Amino acid sequence: MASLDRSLIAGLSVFEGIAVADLDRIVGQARSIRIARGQSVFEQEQEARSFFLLLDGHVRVVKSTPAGHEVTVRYIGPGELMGIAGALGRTTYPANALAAADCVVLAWPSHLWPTFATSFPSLSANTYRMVGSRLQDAHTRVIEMSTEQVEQRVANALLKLVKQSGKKIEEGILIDFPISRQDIAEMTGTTLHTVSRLLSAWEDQGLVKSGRQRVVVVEPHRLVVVAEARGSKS
Amino acid sequence: MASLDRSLIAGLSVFEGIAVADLDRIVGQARSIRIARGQSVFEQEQEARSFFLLLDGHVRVVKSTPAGHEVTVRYIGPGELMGIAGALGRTTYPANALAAADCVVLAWPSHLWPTFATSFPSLSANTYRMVGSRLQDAHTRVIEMSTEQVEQRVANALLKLVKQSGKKIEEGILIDFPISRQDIAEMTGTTLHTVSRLLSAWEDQGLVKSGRQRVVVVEPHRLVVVAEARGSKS
DNA sequence: CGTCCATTTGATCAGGGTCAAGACGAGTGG
DNA sequence: CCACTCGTCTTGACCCTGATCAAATGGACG
Repeated sequence: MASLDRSLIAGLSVFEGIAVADLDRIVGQARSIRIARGQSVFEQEQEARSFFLLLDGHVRVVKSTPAGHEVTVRYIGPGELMGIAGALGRTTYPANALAAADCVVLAWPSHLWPTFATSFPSLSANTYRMVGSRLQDAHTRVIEMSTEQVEQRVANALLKLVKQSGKKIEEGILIDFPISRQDIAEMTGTTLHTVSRLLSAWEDQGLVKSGRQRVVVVEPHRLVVVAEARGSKS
Repeated sequence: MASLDRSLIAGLSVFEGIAVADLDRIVGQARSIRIARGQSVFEQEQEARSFFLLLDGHVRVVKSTPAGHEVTVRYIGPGELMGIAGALGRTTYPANALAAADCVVLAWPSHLWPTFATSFPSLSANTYRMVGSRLQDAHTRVIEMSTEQVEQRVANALLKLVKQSGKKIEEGILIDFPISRQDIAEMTGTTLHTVSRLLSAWEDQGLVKSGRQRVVVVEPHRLVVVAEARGSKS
């Protein structure tokens, strides 16, 4: 099993610049876990015992508000780290992580992070680069929410998902895990009703094809146009 | 001057756990800069030559969209780091930083960061803790934008500013730097008109007192109530 | 004193949330 | 194999929040 894992892992951007021997030492301390669709990887407010690397599947990171709303913070794809609360000086996880599809993850005890960070500077640098890009993403989200209409936000969300997890099929590009109207609504700060209406309209125009927990983008090009419209105001 | 700086700096949370001798070595490599109100500290897309510590004043961090909108990402107060693109693997600044009031900052060349990070692990840990809390803030912003009404968002924004930069005066708590309706609108994703109406309404109710680029929160307690209203939905 | 900018306030209107009802599809148990 | 049930999705009708348009007022500063 370890050998199989190692071959999968060697190419990941998190481990760029790390010597093979070191990689073995790192991976050797992880345990590999299978998580079924719908199960949680970790939960908000829970003590952050471990951090994770997603090897296969997709994870939805959700924050719940006291008022009972749920907001999807991001989707994690294969090769990404998650639950790295420890690296950011937190002792608890900031959100829930739900398996959107069956997943395989590697888990390390959180207390290993400080050692890893000092022993493997590249790992540390790669990780913080990833944190930086997540901070960027979050700010981009804020900007979108502040300046764009719902239609643009939903279009952008689909394009982001396509970029991150798109899989070419004959009809177009499939978002490669089950995703409902409700899920998309939680990513874009709207309601499932509005998402449904938009997808229906786009389907009529031939931009997308969608069904139960399934979205295929047929014409990404034209969807980009939709995503960029309206925002003019100069 | 160095001695003056050092006494100011010793207590800052960024430097917690750092030996005095080390502190000298760190601060010794910075140059101190004065920046007048309205001037920029660094600019979006610019090459990140330096990172900064704000000693005095307030800095508004703004992102501009291609469409010409401006969104205020955050306000930086005394004691906070900014422009730490390098620590996050970026080579350019992600936003504009404008002095909201006259400022004094320390600036280090970006290339010093890697050395600092390895030589002073506490500095690194403190910095990434701060990055973590900014990531949190950004996610909180997204959640607020997704689930709250404008009124709650503006109330929350004021409370945040009060917490961060509030100064007690006889009438209540003053937000201790010039801030316009437009600025508040850019923080909350609304228009200056709506902010003006809200402040007027709150002034009638005795919650706040405000004037030209000046806001005093008279009854924080009741403002908290406003901030938490509406969001019910079980 | 005049000009510029921040602010106020009114009137209008539409984007999209809410309420309501049904249709469709998938899995389950008989 | 079929009926049933539950969850997802669709679609219509209505209405409210807050953006937009428009204009006036009031300080601050040269």
